[in-house]
Amino acid sequence: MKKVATRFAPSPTGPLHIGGVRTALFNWLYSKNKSGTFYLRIEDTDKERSKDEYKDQIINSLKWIGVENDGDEYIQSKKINDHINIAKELLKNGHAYKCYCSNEEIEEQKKRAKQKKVPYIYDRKWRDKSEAEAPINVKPTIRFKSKIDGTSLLKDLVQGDVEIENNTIEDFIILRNDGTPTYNLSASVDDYQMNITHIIRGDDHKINTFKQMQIYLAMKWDLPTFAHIPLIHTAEGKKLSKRDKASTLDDYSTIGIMPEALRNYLLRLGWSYKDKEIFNKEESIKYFNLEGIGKSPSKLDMSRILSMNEHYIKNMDENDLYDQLSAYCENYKHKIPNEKSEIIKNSLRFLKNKAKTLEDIYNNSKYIINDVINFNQEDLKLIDDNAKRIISEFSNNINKIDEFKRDNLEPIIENLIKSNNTNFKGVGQPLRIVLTGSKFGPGIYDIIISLGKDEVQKRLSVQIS
RNA sequence: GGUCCCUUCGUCUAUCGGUUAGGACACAUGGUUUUCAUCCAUGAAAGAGGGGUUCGAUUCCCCUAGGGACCGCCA
Repeated sequence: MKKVATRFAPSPTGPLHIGGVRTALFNWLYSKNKSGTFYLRIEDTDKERSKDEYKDQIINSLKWIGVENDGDEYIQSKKINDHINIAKELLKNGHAYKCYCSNEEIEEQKKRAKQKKVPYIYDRKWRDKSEAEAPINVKPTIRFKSKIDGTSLLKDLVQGDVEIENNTIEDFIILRNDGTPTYNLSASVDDYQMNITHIIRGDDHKINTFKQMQIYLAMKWDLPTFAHIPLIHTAEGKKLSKRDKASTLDDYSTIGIMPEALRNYLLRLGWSYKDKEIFNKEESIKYFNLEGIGKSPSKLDMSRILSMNEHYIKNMDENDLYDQLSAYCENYKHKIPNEKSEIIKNSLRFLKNKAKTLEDIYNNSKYIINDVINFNQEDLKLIDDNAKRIISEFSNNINKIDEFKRDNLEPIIENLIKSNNTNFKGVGQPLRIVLTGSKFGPGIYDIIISLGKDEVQKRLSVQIS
């Protein structure tokens, strides 16, 4: 058995979206499950549209979610000469031919096909024509001599056996008239030279696979194994595109989705292992297989992404959570001041209870981070004279205690409730508002203890008008 | 239009001929609670339709309907 090698081969012509990330994840998991190799190949042969910024975005996205390629990135444009050589070889051994059709001629054919509502397929005009008839003013393209008779069978690890009539595959161009190779040629040659054993990709590539298989056959190369996975659809049921909002990883990290959570979500989107929902990195490698991939496309569901993220927030180690929060705040909000980091770390215990995202935790911890409180005007109305009296009584009472802990604070609150003939809300709500600026938030004891005596007194003394 | 693929609760899915069709998210209700949450319990919710094959079909086959992908000198 050859050592398993997979690859993810995006073109840097746009930002990588979440569907591509899932394809990369599946390739990576499959290779790691088989103790194999996973390559990243940047297909940058479209010089017009390829951009370094997209290449960087792709590499960073994969890094962020924890999909790591073995070895350096493979840059396809550096291998163009190899591709051209194979084209020449195919030409020499009769599997390809020069096509002297002009651009206009082809366009005309397409237009006519459209009018007649028949599918356009190149008419193979130059397949058997002698080069002696070639026009002198046209630079030829090189076309692959595709099979005309019979059928081809793709034994797909996800889709099963797929059989098509060979005559539906046209004589596709492998070398443009400027001498550069096209996708199907380059991809085949690279996959062969990189010893790729399993090609896992979106099922939008299925037709390409039949073309690429013919190149393999013509070159007498051993075929790799193919697995075409269903695409991810938007909530509307269409193929995910770069134009859709919430399609790149940055869209998710911006709102405080963590890489582990998104990785877990993506893994379970279109793949399952019994009833198991939560997979850490090791488990996902251990259990991943191609059999678990479903055949139907699946829709993106934000509420599930959120709940997965919530699960990871609640269950991960608090030191790790703090590290993620801290990095998140620095990247997307404001850096957590050094003097506040300990308090926040210690408060994660309760801050995380009401958070689905890192952004939620950040919002919940604003009362700690910000020294000056922005009061909500509606909430402020709840601070009437009675409330002000309670606040001031509370302030006097806590002056008498040294250590802020629940055992010390509880009697004070209880007494205030009794002496003012009110309930917990009557005391807790004014305190919460004056200490945090909001009616909602952590438990009142958590707030008081996290802020500490000095800060609490400072905030209680602020004049509410 | 041609080729290919798909079809189980709203969503992601389990089932590999015999189940009260299971789980998770979301939703609803109730309970706990110190606001908001968390947490716990309960509930509602599905085999696209029609034919076969079979003692028995969600499961196998065919047809119909619906959805999707591809149809570039892009990748």
